[in-house]
Amino acid sequence: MGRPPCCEKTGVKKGPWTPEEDIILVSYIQEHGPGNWRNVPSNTGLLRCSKSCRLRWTNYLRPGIKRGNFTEHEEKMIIHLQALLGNRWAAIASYLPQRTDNDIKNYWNTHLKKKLNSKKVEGHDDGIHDEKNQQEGNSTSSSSSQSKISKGQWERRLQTDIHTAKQALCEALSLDSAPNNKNNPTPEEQQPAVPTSTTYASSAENIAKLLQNWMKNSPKSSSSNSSKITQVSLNNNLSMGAASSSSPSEGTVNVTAGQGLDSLFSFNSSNNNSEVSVDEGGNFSTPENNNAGIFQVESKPILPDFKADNNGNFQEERKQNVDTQVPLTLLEKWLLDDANAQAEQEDHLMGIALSETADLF
DNA sequence: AACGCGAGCAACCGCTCCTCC
DNA sequence: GGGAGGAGCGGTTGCTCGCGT
Repeated sequence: MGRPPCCEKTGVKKGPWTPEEDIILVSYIQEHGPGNWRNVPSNTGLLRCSKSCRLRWTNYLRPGIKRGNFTEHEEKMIIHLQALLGNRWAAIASYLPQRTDNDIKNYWNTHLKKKLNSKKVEGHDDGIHDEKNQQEGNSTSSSSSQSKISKGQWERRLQTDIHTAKQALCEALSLDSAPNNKNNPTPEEQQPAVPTSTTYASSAENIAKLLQNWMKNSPKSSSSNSSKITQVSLNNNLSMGAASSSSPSEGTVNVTAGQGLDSLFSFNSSNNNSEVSVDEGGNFSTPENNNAGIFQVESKPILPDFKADNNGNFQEERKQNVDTQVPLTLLEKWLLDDANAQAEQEDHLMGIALSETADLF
């Protein structure tokens, strides 16, 4: 006997998500944790497919997501990891936990591909050329040049490619603040954008910005008499924003734009009346039971999922993606072991790899 | 001011793999 | 063990916005 279908095909809403939908989804996940996506639409009343809910959460609402411009450091990591892993965006994203696979994929397709192509045109195409042929499944485009390469040359080249890929991952791992990384990243690249832990505030910030934009564009925004306070009426009893927000039982969402919202995010669910406040430092507390703690997202290498119990305790759940987790872990071990044995050689080669990378920009 | 075009991005689609019954 | 459904992933689409003509 099979399971019921994840969602009805009829009556499913498509297209962009509204702030109301976002908040409903966030409040539900705060309460029940991510997962069980099949039940999300029915339990929340959202007219969305479970897939759509999951996507919205993972790509936009999930804690710790950084949006906006990619740093040069991130660009380099993406290029390196793409060369190493191919178009396995989820695997690449696991090394950039603040970026979603969708974001990285979009960035690659819109920015980096062009960058690399332009470099290729300029004649810096040795390694990149092959990478692109590989990633685009274009086995014939390099045939003319490959035909000139003898088997021995091809093998040497393959070895070089493998070594370069290893260098790339080594560098990527060392540049990044992975837990097992003991190298010292440059202060410039230790930007706050890549902390070892993140807080829910960033997610609240996402929603705050969203609501700000929405209210800015909404003709009803005239109801707000303060530039700093925005009120949105919702169907479910949900409050978000400053501690002085209006009664949650009135089904009102208060969003204090700017500092207020950045520093505090709380919600109040009608179901269990448990309020969770998350401050800037990732501390959360529930006034009801005085449960308090640090809400952290471990950054590497696999994205954690969270579950919240009724007491407001968030528990981390590892994704069980064997495909991404195991091979990368083995790769890391392999690289780290190998790195010790070849430390001197790698210093030299790392210089080459880095200078090649620098050429890309 | 109107139109066309391209870039960027959010979301959808379809496939594969895994889990559950 | 097999089938059905769930979850996740990568590719693609289509909408929006900015810029140039």
